[in-house]
Amino acid sequence: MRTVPERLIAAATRLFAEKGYDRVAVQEIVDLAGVTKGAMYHYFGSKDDLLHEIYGSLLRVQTTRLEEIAAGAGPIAERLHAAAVDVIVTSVRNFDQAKVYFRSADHLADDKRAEMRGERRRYHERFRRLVEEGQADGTFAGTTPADLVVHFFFGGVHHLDSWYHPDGELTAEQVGAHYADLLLASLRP
Amino acid sequence: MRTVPERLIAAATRLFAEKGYDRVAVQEIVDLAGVTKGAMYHYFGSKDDLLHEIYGSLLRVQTTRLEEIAAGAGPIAERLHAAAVDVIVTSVRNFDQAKVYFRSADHLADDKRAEMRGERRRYHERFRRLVEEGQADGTFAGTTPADLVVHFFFGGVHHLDSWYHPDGELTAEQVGAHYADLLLASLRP
Amino acid sequence: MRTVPERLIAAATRLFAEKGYDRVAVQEIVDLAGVTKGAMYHYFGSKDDLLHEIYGSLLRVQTTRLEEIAAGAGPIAERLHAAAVDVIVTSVRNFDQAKVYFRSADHLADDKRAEMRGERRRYHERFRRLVEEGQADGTFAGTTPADLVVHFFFGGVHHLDSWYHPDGELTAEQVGAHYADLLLASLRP
Amino acid sequence: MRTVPERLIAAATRLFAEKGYDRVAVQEIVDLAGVTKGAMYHYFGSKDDLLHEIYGSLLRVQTTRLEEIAAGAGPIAERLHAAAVDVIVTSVRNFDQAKVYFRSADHLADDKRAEMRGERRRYHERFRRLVEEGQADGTFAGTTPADLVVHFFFGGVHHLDSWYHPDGELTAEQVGAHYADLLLASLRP
DNA sequence: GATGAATGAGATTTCATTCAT
DNA sequence: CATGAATGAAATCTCATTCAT
Repeated sequence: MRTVPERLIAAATRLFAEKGYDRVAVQEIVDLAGVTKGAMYHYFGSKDDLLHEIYGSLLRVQTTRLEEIAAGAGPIAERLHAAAVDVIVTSVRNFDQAKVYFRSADHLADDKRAEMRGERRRYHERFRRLVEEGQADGTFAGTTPADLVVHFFFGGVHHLDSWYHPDGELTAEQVGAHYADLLLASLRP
Repeated sequence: MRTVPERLIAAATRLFAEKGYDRVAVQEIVDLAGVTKGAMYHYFGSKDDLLHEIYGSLLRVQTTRLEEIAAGAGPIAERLHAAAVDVIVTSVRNFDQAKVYFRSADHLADDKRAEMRGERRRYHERFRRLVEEGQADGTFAGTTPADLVVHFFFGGVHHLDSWYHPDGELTAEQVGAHYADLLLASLRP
Repeated sequence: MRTVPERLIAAATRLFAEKGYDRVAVQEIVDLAGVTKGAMYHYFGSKDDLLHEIYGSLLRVQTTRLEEIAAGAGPIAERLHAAAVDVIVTSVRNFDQAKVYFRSADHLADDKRAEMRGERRRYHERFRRLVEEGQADGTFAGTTPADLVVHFFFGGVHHLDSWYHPDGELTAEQVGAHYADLLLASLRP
Repeated sequence: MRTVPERLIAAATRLFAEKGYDRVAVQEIVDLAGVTKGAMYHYFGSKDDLLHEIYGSLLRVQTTRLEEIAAGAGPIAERLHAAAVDVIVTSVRNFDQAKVYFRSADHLADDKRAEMRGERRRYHERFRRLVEEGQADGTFAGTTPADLVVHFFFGGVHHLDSWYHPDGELTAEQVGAHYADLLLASLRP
């Protein structure tokens, strides 16, 4: 069995994803983790801390992967496609974490929120530079500002949370491929 | 000055959009509306009722408009483009309502949630049939299932809530045009 | 259709009997009576007034009948028996009123409570004098103070509320006869 | 000083007996017990739980005692007499609990009410079998159904609540003896 | 390291009553 | 006569957090 903090994070992730941060009582989290409230406050300063922890971890993983993919060698269209697929696949593979990330952004207290926004913006910008790179060399149409394109695409990703079921017909890879295809298609000159 | 129920709806819309349903106290709503809690419970059965009211009104407007546009005379590409622009423009013109709609869907109590899901599904399906129509006659590529295309597009729309500011540089029409263009471009055969 | 005050009394009697005074909202009463709250406060000063009205009417009827029976001509044993049967039969024939009377005594506000206690005490005393009369002439055993006997008997009567069903097997007259028989039997010298 | 839950039960018993369940605010209970509302809800799930606890404890004691007395060796008349005295004496010795028990039965929420009714019915039936035993062997008259006799008698017991004062002239034993005598007398063949 | 009792502020909701129309 | 909107006080219950052990 995992350590107490790990069990707490797992329980909180599950519950936040299912019901949303504000609908989950600390008591529920510790019950599901099989510990007491005292234990939770021993490891985490607050309920908000738990959210912060969950919130950050997926984003950090995705940022790392995006940077690798973006820095790769292939043509820009391939790299953007790969990046698009990747963000969907990793989101679906960690769907509970992703749901928390998608929905609970502004539940963080002020200081942590600022930090998170920074990380999120950096991710967005790295992705945007891929689009801009393709627009600059004529691979992609420049009609739509790259910023908008990225917002549009990540809207699709975040929205997975409201219709996709990991055990439904479509695999993560299939959805990833379709969405990446749509993105690339929308950028054809 | 408007009637009490109208003032309550306006206050609730404002606050739910700003802080999210769970973070708004009934006391705040009635304070902003300038009435007492008793008055609120005279007109609305619960805080949830207020949400239901707000939630439904934008969706009903958009459904009506979608049906008109979809039933129009022009070529399918034009009708889809117009529908896409329209949903964004009306969402931005009623941005507070839209934010509530985008974010507070699952805060509704069970019975109302079922009803709302039905309405939302009908909207989604009407939109999907537009895509299918174009795919059937070869105007649009059939590579991606229409269902996915619609989810993808509405992800973009819902996501407006996390980056768009009505008094920023871009007008509602501009964003609407860009997003509709992206949608149409992504469907080119 | 009856007058508004009559309908209100009828509705209140029904509901107070069913759920108890404190569990009935004024709104429920006026709904059942088919009028509005304003109408109720037009005819009755308060919810308490309604109770007072119901409370008093059965007691007044029973007091009148007791006085007649007690003042009758027959032997004391017959008169006591008749009085005992009568209180049960009239209670069951007006079971809702009786339930309210049995259970809601101390829900009356102070001034009305004092008045009611007086009426109830007079009833109790008239009944007690019947017992004393029989004890004085040797018809009844004098072992138990008449006061206790009367309390004991009326306990049985009040308790009807917790087990008797007007449409069950036993008629009001049968229960009345059995209880009166028990009372008389318990007083045999 | 007793534990917090004990103090809460004591305070609730006192207040429910005095004013009736619906007239007592949780705030009053915790004030009298010298704790906060949070503490109360730490130990009891609801105000109803408190009632349930009080309600059950006297009944359990009386059931145990009734079973012992009923299973005793003496003649049936003696055992019934002893049982009758006992229920009165224990009710008066725990008068607050008894008052709550007598008056607040139907204030329990549905599930607990069913449970309580079961316990109460078992008690009633054990008592009834004593009467039936005496009727079967001719010790008691069989004129009145045992069921009615028991209802009648327990009416007297419950009614104590509306006239008896523990510090009045009559001791619990005296009332018990008188009532038991009346019961036995009423059953003479 | 961990417990769980206790806090205290605040949440939603109910309801008898009043009053302008 | 009667309405029904509005009040305001109070009700029950929740919950993140603290702290002595």
